[in-house]
Formats: sequence, structure tokens, C-alpha cells
Amino acid sequence: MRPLSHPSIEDVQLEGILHALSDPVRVAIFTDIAGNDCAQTCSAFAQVNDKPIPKSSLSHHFKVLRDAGLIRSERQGVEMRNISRCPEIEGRFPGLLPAIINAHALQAGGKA
Amino acid sequence: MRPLSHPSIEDVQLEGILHALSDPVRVAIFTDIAGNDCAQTCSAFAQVNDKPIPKSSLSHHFKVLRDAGLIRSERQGVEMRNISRCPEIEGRFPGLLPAIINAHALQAGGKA
DNA sequence: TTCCATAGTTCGGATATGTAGAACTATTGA
DNA sequence: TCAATAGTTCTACATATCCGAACTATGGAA
Repeated sequence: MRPLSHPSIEDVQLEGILHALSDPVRVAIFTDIAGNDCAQTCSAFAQVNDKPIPKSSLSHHFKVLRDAGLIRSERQGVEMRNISRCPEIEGRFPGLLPAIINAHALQAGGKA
Repeated sequence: MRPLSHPSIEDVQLEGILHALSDPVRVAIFTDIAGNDCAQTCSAFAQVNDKPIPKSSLSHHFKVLRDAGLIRSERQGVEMRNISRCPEIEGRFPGLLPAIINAHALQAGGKA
């Protein structure tokens, strides 16, 4: 099992962020993590929008979010704690993540 | 040749927008169209970032942008005029496109 | 310690999506 | 009618995604 790698903030690309968040499961996971002060485990998202996510898929989704620079994951005992990198990204792309998070909320709200 | 179809604004999805703009060629095309008052033809983008784009690929990219609701294309004589749908989308997802366009500009600027 | 349970990762095969050359369609102008 | 230009569609191939199964890592219990 390779060690987790996180891109440095200068290497974070807009395209990578948009790609990572262009998946409904990932944008749901990310907005949840971004809106939560305390770190979230991967398995907290075994269900997303009432849909069960296989854990290999979940692991893949977290890797995409990590590689895009959106979250930071670190092992804590048997589980993995995930936190958003919003503040760093805000410095690089001001307003981007808030706008996406807001859009996601609007869409989810209008859907219900 | 099927008639061009454009989704109505209520059917525009955040995920579709992010997916469409997660490609470096498409985000370059879109920011150009969005920043230009006058409509742009498809073939205006035969080169993007000094890279030639085959016209079948270009056509595909425009279709993705259209399907995502980001642009409106209409035939005018022998060519196609493309305009952004920013104002409509601004009403649905406020601040989203400006933030993405700004991020793209920052990234392109920092790259040079 | 050994063993088991839990949390994630990796592998591998099926399926879906993207790329681009070639053939096609639509419009205009000679 | 014919040729030129602008885009689209077809098709084959390359790449990416999905998910079950097998694997690894950590911690706690026997």
C-alpha cells in the first residue's frame, strides 16, 4: 500500500478540481467534508443520496479528490480522517469553491 | 444531420457544467466565448493554446459545451455562431461561471 | 503473541467515454 | 451544376470508470 500523496497547492489545477467535482457522488462527499469542521472517515459515505457506494469505488473517489488537491487524508488508527483544503485553494482560486458549494446546495435544494 | 438541441435552463446541471469545463480545451474555448461579445465560430478554435484540434474533436467539444447548457449555437449561413449562456446560468448558479473564468485566467496568467 | 475485525487500497475484467481520421451533410458562391 | 467551406456523424481504437474479490494495515481481544 503506497503512502498517500497530496499535491502541493501550486500544483493544483483548475481542470483537476472541476473534473473531481463533476461526479455527483464526489461533489456530495466534498461539500459534506467542506461543511464539516471535524474530519470525516471514508466509510462515513458508504451511502450517498440513499445510494450505497461499493468501497472500492469510494476509495477511488477519495483518491480523485485527494489527487485534485481538494482534500487531505491522513490515517488515524484504523481509519482515515479527511479534511478539506478549502483555505489553501481559496488563496489560489478565490471564490471558486464557495461558488461550487453554493451551486450544489441550490441544486440539491431545488431537487427536494 | 440532427438539429442542434439546447437544454432549457432548469435542466442545466452543476455536474454537467463542471464536466464540460474540466477539459483544458473546452475551458479555453468557453472562456474565450464568454469574454467575447460577438459570437464565435467553431473553426475559430482550430488551434487552442498552440495545439491544433482536429475538427471532429472540435465538433465534439462544442457538443459537450452545448449539452451542458454553457453555450448556444446557431447556424448562420455556412458557419455556426456560438454565444455563451452566462446570464441565464448566473441566474441559476450565481457566481459560478465568474469564479471559474477568473480561476482559468489566474492559472493561465501564472503559467506564462 | 496469535487471531479476528475493521478501514481502505489494489487488482482485474467488463463497460463506458474520449480521440481523431474518413466519409457525409448543409450552405453559399462561382 | 459544381466546388469550397463549416460542421457533423461514423467507426475503430485508446483511455477511463465501475465494482467484486483479494490484499494490506492497524488495533483490540483471547
